[in-house]
Amino acid sequence: MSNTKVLPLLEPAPGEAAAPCCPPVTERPFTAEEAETAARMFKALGDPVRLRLFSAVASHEGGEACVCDISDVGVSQPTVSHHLKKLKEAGLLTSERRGTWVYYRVEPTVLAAMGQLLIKAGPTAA
Amino acid sequence: MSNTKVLPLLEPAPGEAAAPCCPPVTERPFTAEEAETAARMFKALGDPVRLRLFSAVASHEGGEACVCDISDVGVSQPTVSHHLKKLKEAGLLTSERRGTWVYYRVEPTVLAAMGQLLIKAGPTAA
DNA sequence: TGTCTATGTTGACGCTTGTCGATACAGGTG
DNA sequence: CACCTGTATCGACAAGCGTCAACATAGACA
Repeated sequence: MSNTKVLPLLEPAPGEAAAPCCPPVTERPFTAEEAETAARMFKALGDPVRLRLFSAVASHEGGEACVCDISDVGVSQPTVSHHLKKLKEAGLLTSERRGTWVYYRVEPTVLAAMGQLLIKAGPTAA
Repeated sequence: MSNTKVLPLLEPAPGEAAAPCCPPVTERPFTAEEAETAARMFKALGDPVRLRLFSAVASHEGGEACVCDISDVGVSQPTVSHHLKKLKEAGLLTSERRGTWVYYRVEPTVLAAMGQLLIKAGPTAA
């Protein structure tokens, strides 16, 4: 709301695995600060409509999709826009306007970072 | 509330990697049903207090912890109980009473399942 | 039995969130 | 310029959620 507050989650060394905000959940109890940060990401994926939108973008060709390509999720256009904004504010998506259309793209390091938060390590995704 | 409705997420073939509810988000757009199921898990981790509790259990010796070991998260005891219930309902934790204390344990396949939902594949965790 | 500790449940409160219709803005086309 | 399409914002509403104090329940122990 206030503004587009993107989370300071990741400092992705290029070509390197993502550096998540927090250690794996199994390593040690999260501090309040870590939990605040990580929970914001999980929360963003905690709505079915948002998860569908996110998955639609993530699975789209080139990891990016026009809003018009993914907005068929059973809610009104303003609601789609609202959810995409939330995903953007959570640092999961970025957007770029190209002519008439707006394209959303998955923040590439985010998937690996969140994944590594749950399991010890893993490939940089596909 | 109604009852302890555990999600029918996983059919873990013993000794085998977890079978998540859904394909990786990058594979194809989630259906409404898949999104509903997966979002319930993410939502459960989308609260800072719950995430701290979950991490506290997950990182505790043996993957299980007494409530008394983890309830120092800055909220009242009923609130802790409430959040643990939510995590249980989401299928992320199980609980067992042993004498005076109640022990919570991480549903072992869940971490791998959620992780593989974000990245293509990974180790069975540590 | 009674009492103490540990945990769960209930009921209420305020805040947040998901949703929509109406409207505004951006960019293309004629 | 006017008009149309795609997307974002606004304002309002209902529902959900996190929180607490008060109370209830379960087990240990004397």
